[in-house]
Amino acid sequence: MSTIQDVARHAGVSISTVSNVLNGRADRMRRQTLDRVEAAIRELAFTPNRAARQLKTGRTSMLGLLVPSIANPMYGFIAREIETSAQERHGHRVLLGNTYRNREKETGFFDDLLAQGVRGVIVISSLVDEQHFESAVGRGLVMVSYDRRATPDAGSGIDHVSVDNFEAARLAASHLIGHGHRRIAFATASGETTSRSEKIRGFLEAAQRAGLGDGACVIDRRTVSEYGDSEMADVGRALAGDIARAPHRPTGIVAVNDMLAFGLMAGFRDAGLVVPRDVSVIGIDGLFLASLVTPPLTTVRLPVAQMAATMVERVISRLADPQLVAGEFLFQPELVERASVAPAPAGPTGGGRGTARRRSIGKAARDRKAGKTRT
Amino acid sequence: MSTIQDVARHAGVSISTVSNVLNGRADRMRRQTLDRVEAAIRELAFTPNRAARQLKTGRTSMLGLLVPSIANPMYGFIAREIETSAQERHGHRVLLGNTYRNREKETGFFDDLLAQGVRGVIVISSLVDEQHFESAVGRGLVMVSYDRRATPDAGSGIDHVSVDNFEAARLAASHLIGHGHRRIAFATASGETTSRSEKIRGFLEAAQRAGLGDGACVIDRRTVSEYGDSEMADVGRALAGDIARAPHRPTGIVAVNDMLAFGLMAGFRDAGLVVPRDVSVIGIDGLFLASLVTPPLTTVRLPVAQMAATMVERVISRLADPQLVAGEFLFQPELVERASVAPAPAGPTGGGRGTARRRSIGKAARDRKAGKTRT
DNA sequence: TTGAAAGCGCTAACAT
DNA sequence: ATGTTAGCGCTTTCAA
Repeated sequence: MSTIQDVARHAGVSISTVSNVLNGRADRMRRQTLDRVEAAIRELAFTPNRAARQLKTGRTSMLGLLVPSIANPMYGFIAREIETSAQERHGHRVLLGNTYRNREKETGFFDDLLAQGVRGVIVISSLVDEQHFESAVGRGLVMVSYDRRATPDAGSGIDHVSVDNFEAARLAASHLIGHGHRRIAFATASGETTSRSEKIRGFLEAAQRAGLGDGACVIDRRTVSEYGDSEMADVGRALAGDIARAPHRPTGIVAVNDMLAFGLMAGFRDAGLVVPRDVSVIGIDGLFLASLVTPPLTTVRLPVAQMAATMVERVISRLADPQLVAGEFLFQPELVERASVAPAPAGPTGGGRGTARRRSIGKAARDRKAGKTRT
Repeated sequence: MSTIQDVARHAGVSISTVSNVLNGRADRMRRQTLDRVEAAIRELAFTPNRAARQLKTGRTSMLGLLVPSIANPMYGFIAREIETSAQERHGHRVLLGNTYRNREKETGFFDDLLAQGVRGVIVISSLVDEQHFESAVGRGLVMVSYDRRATPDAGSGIDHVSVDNFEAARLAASHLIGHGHRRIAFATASGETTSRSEKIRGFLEAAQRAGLGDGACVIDRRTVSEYGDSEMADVGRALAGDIARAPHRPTGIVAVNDMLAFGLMAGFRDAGLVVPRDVSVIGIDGLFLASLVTPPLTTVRLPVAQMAATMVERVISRLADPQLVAGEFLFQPELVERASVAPAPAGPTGGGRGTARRRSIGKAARDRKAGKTRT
């Protein structure tokens, strides 16, 4: 690896002149000098040593990205968008860390970022406790958090980029209700997180509007302690068993996310129930895998690419201008109809009441307004 | 962020003493001194600046990881294992790069690694041309490549870690044959890669041993030009259409990988064919998703965790000892039986001939020896 | 228009 | 047992 010294010598100029061309100050020299320097750079295949540059300026061209597990398809998808955006639009590389939802790992990752001189980080975490985030910000990290709305007291210095979870679940529940379902459930892993509570609120709101009464319920299961990538799917699978065994079971299920929906579908299959004939399932996320499973999963899709672009853009600009105040960025989801939702089965508990019918029309209109897609 | 200077002052010692404790040379000082320094480090929450350390020593605690796309579940899975192993067992962080199978992106990633001072990289690529790898190695990168056997002429300075692809496909084909299938196909995306050719060889070998003659064939389709994460699945889906339309179609398909198998299953569903009643499908990889789809996918599982651990161990040790010569590391796959393979349908072309039966027993015995698992 | 020089935070050889 | 010091490769005043 050649150094700036080599280039200077090769071009017969001083290192400051080389540094000037490296840093876009070519106007400070004669055309001829510029040419000589550029030729030398090319001939020696010189690339400035970033460690040295960083030591001097305190700036890096790296971003940290913290995910629970990159093996989870949803995080893989988001990570891909983030890395591509960081690289192609901002020339930044991405340092990846799996945290398995473990606080020590998250803290350790922040420490390492700081030690490496990396000051921008995008965090995908569902840990309720934000303490260590605040502390990391206090130590100089510029942080953008995914899918956890700002806490009301705000002013944390953390950007929050998320989807409108309330709307996502409302859309999903409305879709079920629009198909005549009067007994619906929201299936999730237990544990409070902002995104989950909002989805539950949205789900309940739709149910209430449709006058479902206690036809709507929330069911959950704890995840097994150690983080597994199939965590969500496992919960869904177990939940499907619970549902299948229930005496008066719901006919439509909103899953907190696609992975859990996949688990539900597998669990129903285990239990001998056919989706969507016996029970309808709708997910939230919009993974490409959703179109591959049998039956293709109807889901509420998140605008992942835009969210990723926003997250990257936020870290980069706040890194450049520390004055910038952290904000909240909310994105709208979109229904993707496929084949896992069918009209509620006729029968004692099935849909078909006049009110349900009327409401279903209203819902459909609203869905259309929110923007549906077919894939 | 405090510096080594601050610590030295705080402890009332020189910076070399602090540096000594930082670098495990505590034996060079009095116990008392050590204590004072350690206390100062703790009180100031001091973490050595890695950029400075790197500038001085030329060493980094970062590894590069290049994948076609982290959104592909298989790469996500491997990346997770690599990152965890690098971090927990060797204290190294991972710099991630998506390359979308694009040579320029790969080269750009190598350039950046070198500029960052990162000298170890794990490469997952299926680009046939190895030229730019060699060149990167020439410029100082210590490289470990995943799933591309060393080229015969060897001596490239690149470690090769891969699964026994021949055996994987042989295992898969034998499994089908053991279930009485006499008309089988190997489904893949077109394009020559070492791993694909070996899988094809293994598949053909099993077919030949069973005397299938032209009952065995290889079918492929080109992927669409731009890299998509559903690339493989799309190919599988299209291929399933081709197969369904074929006049004398195979009854069992070996997919080049699980993603393609998922696509096949979706495609057969589109075509009104039921897996495994009408056609059996077996994948290669062993993604956790395989147990979720309907029907659960029988597959040949790669020992991903071990392979990842080996890759990381190799980069790290060759980084530490440049004398170490690059090698080849081959891992054995394992059959995971689930429900996507059933006995060949009876009928004019189905199995059931005496020879098929006898052979199927022989195969079963061989499979058992190779080690089967049920999940 | 160009160059000299200080110094970012650290390591390690070399004093003391 | 502890301290002094010369850089690692770069950016950036400041001077010429």
